[in-house]
Amino acid sequence: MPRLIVVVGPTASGKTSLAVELAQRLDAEIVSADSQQCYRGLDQGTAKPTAEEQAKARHHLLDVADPEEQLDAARFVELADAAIAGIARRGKAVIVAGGTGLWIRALLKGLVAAPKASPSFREQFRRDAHEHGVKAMHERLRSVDPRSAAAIRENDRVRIERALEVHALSGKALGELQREHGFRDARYEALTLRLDPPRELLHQRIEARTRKLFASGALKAETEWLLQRGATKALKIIGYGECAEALRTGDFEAAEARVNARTRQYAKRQRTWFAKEADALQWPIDVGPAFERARAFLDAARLSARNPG
RNA sequence: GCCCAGGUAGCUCAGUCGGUAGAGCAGGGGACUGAAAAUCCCCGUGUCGGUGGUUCGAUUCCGCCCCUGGGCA
Repeated sequence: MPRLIVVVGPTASGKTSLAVELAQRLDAEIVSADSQQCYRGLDQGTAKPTAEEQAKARHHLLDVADPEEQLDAARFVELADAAIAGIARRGKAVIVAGGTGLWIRALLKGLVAAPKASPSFREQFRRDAHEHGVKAMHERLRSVDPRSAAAIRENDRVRIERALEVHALSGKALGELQREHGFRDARYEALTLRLDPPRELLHQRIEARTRKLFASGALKAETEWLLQRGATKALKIIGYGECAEALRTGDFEAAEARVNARTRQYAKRQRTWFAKEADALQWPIDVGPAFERARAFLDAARLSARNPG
């Protein structure tokens, strides 16, 4: 079981630069755990590591799907497992870096054994929800999976849909599967390094990044490319939807303000998620101590491998 | 200068037939098991532009003043 160095934190907290720095010092390769950077063509809009950064350290799981495809948590785990195995075979260390909390949790602790998303089920669900209301769907869930119904808010259509989907496809209650699973898999041993810049600073960095996205025209170009391909799913990603709207209305100033706000809100959700995953690294980040901890963690694995029991 | 419409939460506004006010957005906190940059939950005191008057009581009615739009000169 390879040991992983995991770098987490909110967007714009400096995950990429820390990961690249550590990769160079540890002779490591980086596995991206980001639910948007995995798509081709979404580069600057998703703050994907630049060509320069990718030249400094080999990255995996970037550009592995087209924007109109759907890469989900389970598929991510499969791809990440394969990437990690390949890196280990090459005798390199593995750094996982990303901001998608669910994906990282799934990688480290596994997912419930349940069927994958079914487009036809979801289409039917959407019709039913539109006709009867989301609350009626929650009622329906209560009758087949009371445990999930108790855990899921009556307006949370995404989770209601998923729980009903699992029941429809497998006959099993997702709530029971989750209770049995409980994230107890421990698929990898991991040292989690968590970035958490002071809020003011993080907001400044977000603002600067957004400014650059609009000023450089990069966001506009990527958005136009998406619109040409009809990849509408990607328009819900922060930035692209707002830019598409601005292309219509001409109000790029409003779009930029909205993108800033949504990015801050997203960063807050990430902070909440990661806060319980690990203690934060002291800010400002000093790569030295982070490197020492990572080195020690990886060395401990070699020792225990040499002296089993 | 005159006429109209406004000045209420950080922003856009609703409202109080007189008993000191509430939505959306922003902001803050939280949840999260194949959509997760998604989805969802909780949190609303602010000289109701200023100043006089009427009133037991004015953000609400009346007068004057200031400011912002629009119109007429």
